[in-house]
Amino acid sequence: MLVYPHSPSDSMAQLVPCSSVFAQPLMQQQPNSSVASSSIQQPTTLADFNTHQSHHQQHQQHQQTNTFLEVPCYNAGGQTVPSSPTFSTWNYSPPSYWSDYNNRSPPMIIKSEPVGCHQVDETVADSSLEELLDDYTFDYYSSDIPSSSESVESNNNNNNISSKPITIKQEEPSISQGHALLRQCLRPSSDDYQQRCHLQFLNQIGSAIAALPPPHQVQQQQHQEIMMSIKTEKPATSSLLIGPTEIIQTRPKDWLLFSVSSWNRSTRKCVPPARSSAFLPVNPSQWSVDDVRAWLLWTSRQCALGPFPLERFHMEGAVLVALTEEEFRSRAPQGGDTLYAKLDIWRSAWNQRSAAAAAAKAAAAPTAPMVPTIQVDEPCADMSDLLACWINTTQDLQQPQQCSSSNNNNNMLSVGQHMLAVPSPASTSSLRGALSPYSDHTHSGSEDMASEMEEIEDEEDDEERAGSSASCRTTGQTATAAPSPNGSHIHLWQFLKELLSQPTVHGSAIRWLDRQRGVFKIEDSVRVAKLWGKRKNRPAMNYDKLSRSIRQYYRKGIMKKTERSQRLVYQFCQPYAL
DNA sequence: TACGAGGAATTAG
DNA sequence: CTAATTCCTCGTA
Repeated sequence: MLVYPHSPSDSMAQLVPCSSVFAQPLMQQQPNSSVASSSIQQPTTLADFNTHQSHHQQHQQHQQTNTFLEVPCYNAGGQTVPSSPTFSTWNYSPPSYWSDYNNRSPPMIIKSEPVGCHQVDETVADSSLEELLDDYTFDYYSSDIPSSSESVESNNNNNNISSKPITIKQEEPSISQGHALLRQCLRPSSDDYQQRCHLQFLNQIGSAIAALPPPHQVQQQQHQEIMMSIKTEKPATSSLLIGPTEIIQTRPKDWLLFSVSSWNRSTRKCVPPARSSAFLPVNPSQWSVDDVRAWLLWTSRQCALGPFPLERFHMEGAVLVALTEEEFRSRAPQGGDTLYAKLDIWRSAWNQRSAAAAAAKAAAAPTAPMVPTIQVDEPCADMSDLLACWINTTQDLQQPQQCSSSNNNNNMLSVGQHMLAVPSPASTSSLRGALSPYSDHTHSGSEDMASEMEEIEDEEDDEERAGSSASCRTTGQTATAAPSPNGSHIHLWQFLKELLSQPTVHGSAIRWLDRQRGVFKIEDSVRVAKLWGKRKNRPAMNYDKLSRSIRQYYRKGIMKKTERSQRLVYQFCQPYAL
């Protein structure tokens, strides 16, 4: 299960010793081992040990006190919110950058469901932070539908997950374990690098997914049955630290579990999505009415669109994608244009993916082994961006990559033919600055001594070098093709974030004022405009034009005016501020 | 004078 | 078609 970064339940990840998580090759995990399922992963460092102890205590308490819901349900009259086995009684500390949501008013009223569901009848509209903490999750589901009779042991025995999909069993909550691992990787942090790392990890997941064999056609009902089985699992113990790759390995890439969960302050539990909101096809044209509703819920919450007439979008995906922007606006005066833009990203991403898949199919060498490696990508601003990143990743993975095994340490999880590198605390220091194709400029601060012109030229050269060598700097272990919007195919907002991600290089030209809220200031408008002009090969670019482009983003929901108008100060809308 | 805001037309991909 | 560019006017500090 992929957890959207910054979810309230991410803190759970802090209970998982990360180095332990990645220490074991995935194939050696034993998801159905009773020993493994009831024990805590052994710590490998002192810090891990402390975390381990904490985790162990909470784990025991967790087992004693948790009750879990069996079947997700949906009430047409409102959001039905059954409890989740993975979002239990863990406390969390909301990261500071959630403060932006304090004034948001998600419009949905969550009503209670009598049987098997937590009573969550609070209106989140007037809520404080905790009430507004929505947990965005989405899963990739398998084309290999595991039958209930299949045993995980067979996978352990033959070390071939690809041929034997893992069975999710009642007593072996591997999904939750993967969830825990993801939580670890997505753990909120004040460190900007960590955030990039989290987002990058999502791309890595996408890479692994993209590398999977084409999924079989699977009926949605079958997926829902699996979903039910997953939801009936016992709580995660976090002791079975099975990499997400395993989950991915059993999930197809054409389906996403797209869920909108909510945080209940009184119960301090996250509640998972309505059942019908799960299993969104990647292709929005294939969305059912429920899929559309799920997507709308998620997007409207993510973008804090305010009151939202859900009933006016009671339609299938094929109809939704045919709506014009004007129709979106008329249906949803507040945020209709944003919804349209978001949907368009999905649509475009799907189109790209389809084209890439077709091209790959045509050019595929039958004997070429697929050895995908880890992508380093820009931070994905939101789920749509993630999808786009995933699409890019898919395209990049169409060409077999060489994966260096000489440095294949514990951060590499090997699954079948696929390699997935996962950043761990032990390796992150060496990765700092190398995670974003934008962020890593190999030069030092020596340019501060140089003239401005030379600096700009150096930057330009470095940008070119960064673009060409980003793939080699992925993790220091693998060589990949980074799906960077290099050259002139970069959006202005991406370019600005690129500059912002390099404070040592461009800090004198543009810098964050409030990183969490996405507020930044252009300190040197001439220089920023020059850089932008060089990137886009527009020698006549100036700040007037650049700022005009920025102002276009107001309407598109990418940027917004700051609360107090300040000169040269702009603010990314929240999804883009990540 | 520099910048913010936004309309309108044009261009590039 | 969309994002960005270009040019413009008007207002503000």
